[in-house]
Amino acid sequence: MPETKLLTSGLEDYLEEIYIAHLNNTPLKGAELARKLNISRASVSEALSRLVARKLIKYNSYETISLTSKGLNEAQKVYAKHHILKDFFEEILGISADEASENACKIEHIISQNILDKMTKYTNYCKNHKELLDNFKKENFD
Amino acid sequence: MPETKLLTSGLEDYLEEIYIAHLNNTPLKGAELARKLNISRASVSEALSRLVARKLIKYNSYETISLTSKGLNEAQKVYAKHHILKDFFEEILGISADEASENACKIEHIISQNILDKMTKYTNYCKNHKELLDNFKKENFD
DNA sequence: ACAATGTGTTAGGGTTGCCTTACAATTCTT
DNA sequence: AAGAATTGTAAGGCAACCCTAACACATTGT
Repeated sequence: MPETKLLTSGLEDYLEEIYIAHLNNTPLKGAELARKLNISRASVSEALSRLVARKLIKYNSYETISLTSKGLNEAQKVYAKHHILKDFFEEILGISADEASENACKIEHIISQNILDKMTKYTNYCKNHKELLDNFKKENFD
Repeated sequence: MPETKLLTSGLEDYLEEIYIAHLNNTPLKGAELARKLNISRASVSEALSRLVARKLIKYNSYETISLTSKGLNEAQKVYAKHHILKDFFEEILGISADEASENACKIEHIISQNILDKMTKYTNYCKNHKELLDNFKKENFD
């Protein structure tokens, strides 16, 4: 259990986006990443250096960004968190996919693992007992 | 709906602490605030200037910090968010008070109002249907 | 009243992270 | 191959936070 945080929120966002490209088998370069995250190429360039320094990605100018195994590991953790949160927001609270994702993206960096674990169990429990949720929804058609 | 954020996360933390002192009728000075937040007196001094500049607090050296009506308003909003999150974590997910509070403290600054609203309704719904929660808890005594 | 203690500010630093502008290197297109 | 387009990097800035050290000012206690 690393008490010292390896990654800042910002770097986790970059890493996550790189991971998504990896999942999609889509080659990703800095400029494209900048577009995706709505950040200047210069800032992305800096961030990639930081990620390389921390040995989370491999990257040489003009080439495709790739994850090291350490980076893949970290990215998967972040991505899993994202998923748990998004799922909860959507399925339990009935939030739209976009809003759920947006919020998950910010919260994933700071919420404790313990809460995420409980949340996972909870969401699963509710999915297996649909009737409970249906009742809630019935009472809350805004 | 102010699209431009009035307060950064950091300033919201200061404001919240000031608000709690206000609720408790406890006079609060900079040094005490520094102790509470575990931050140097110098940093607190800076932060207070920023809060004064934004007209959220009234403050003169060596006097007690007080909220303007604008500040009170903002503080109440932050505090309400904190409460909703903490309550949800504790009551629904069964998280300890400390951990619930710690997490709420970070998430309150970034989560959308819409999600908080739904979360409030949801928590209330569950409180009125205890049996559902009891079942969940029975299946999840870690 | 005056020393000890507590409080606040300034000055000088540091980090992260973002920006723009300008230039360099590469790749694409014709 | 050569110019156009894309991509990357440097340099210089800025804001939010945080720190320590040193000093000024206030309050308290004996």
